[in-house]
Amino acid sequence: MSNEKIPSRSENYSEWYNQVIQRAEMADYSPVRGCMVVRPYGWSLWENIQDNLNRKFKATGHVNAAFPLFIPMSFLEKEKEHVEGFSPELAVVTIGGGEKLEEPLVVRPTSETIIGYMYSKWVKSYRDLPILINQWANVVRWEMRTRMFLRTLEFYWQEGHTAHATQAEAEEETRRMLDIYAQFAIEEAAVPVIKGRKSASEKFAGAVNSYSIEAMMGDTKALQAGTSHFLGQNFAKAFNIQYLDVNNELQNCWTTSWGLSTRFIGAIIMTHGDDQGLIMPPRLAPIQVVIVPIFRNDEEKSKVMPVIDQLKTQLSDFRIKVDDRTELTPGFKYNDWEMRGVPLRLEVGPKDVEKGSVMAARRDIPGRDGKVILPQSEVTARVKELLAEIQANLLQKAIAFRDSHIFEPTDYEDLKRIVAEGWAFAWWCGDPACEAKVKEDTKATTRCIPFDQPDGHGKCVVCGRDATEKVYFSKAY
RNA sequence: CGGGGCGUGGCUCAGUCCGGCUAGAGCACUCGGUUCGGGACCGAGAGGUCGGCGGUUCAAAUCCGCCCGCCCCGACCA
Repeated sequence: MSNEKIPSRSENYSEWYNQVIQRAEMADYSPVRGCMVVRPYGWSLWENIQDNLNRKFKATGHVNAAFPLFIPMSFLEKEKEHVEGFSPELAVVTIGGGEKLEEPLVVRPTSETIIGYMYSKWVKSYRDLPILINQWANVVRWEMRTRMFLRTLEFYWQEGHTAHATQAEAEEETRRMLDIYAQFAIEEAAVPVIKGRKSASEKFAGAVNSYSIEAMMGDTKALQAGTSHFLGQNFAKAFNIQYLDVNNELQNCWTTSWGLSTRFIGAIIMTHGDDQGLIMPPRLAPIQVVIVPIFRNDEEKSKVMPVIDQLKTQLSDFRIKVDDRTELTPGFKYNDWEMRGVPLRLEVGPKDVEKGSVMAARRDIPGRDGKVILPQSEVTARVKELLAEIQANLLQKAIAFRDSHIFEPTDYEDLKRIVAEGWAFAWWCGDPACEAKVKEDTKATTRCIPFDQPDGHGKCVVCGRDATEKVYFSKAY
């Protein structure tokens, strides 16, 4: 806790981000460079994300399991693109129990290889397919530059790994999971996202095709909020994931993988946060309603607290917190909970006791404009409505912000200007050289080739050749 | 790994150039009192081997050497 102001987003966006996380007690720096400690408030948000996704995964036939943290180095080497993509960022264990290991063990950067190995043991017949497993795990990628939640050496995520008999079925699965991510982002987190395909240079190491949901942060940079990969038969061939089909012929499986990480917490912070701090989307908020009692002496306290207790009972369906800290003034508490992003605050003081009212303050509308007086008798229904309104409003605001920062460049010079302050939606011929030139000139990369495409065709914004697809160019996290 | 910056109570920093007296401030923390509807105030208190090791000196946070760590900027990335 601190009573000092944080830097505004316009002054210094990354400093705003760092301080909000610390002040809201989402996470703290660890003694190990590049790692983070997720504090209870941050973890609670993650648990809500987990619960939500787990429900969606299970509803589509997936089951959870757990695979080992350590992977034999030789496994990584079995898929050429995969090892090339990941080897620069591997953490490798070479000593165990004081003895040098015969074969180094990689701390998993992702689990396609070890899961592929297991699938090859488990899959014999087409009757064993599909196999639809998810795991919640921590993974390690040795990054050069780290940011809380966005890029740390160790992070938490879920990784789904599926194996199918046919290409069509695997491709369908890849798209189904991307849809689930998009639905989750939009409906639960109020984070608007664009679904699309990754360019060859941006796709997962070892995938045939990668798909992502892309979100725009408050500084207009893009953030890949979730990915789903169609792996073709690449891993099936590398790990002999084979089955006998109805004709008793040996076939390679088709596999997919898909993941969403604690990075998504960064997306929530940077999509909704304002200069007062975090704003949690009600459906995922660790605390949906905070109740601040107001009294000056024991007499007032004895009148106020029974009302608070009654509210607690009325609101038991919501995630609520009564801030009964005695050493702090109400004003301090308001600011404190605003920093933490609690969507709705209820204030109950002597005047409310008299009038049978409760003061409600919406986090998404700052100051007096966001305050409404509720009759105590209607609190349950009104809180429900207000939370729904806040959820909807956050999404609308985020969509409006994003759409007002997407531009269609008329030419290459225009594109250069645009990516300094937003996303450029432009025709692209598909040549990696054009993509590389944009990156070289502007640091912006292709984010995704959206599924939603305009009709017709145009000229590549870089080279002027014919182009049949439009792509988003943007700076990214 | 290249360029730049920084290491002093929990946090932000002053002091370092030009060595010297008891190592300071603000915030946070503890206790007491007054406060409490938008970041309260007064008083008392606790808390530091000045990143580490070595050197120079009567004397080192301050000068010298080596090492360690962190942050920012570049080459890689969910």
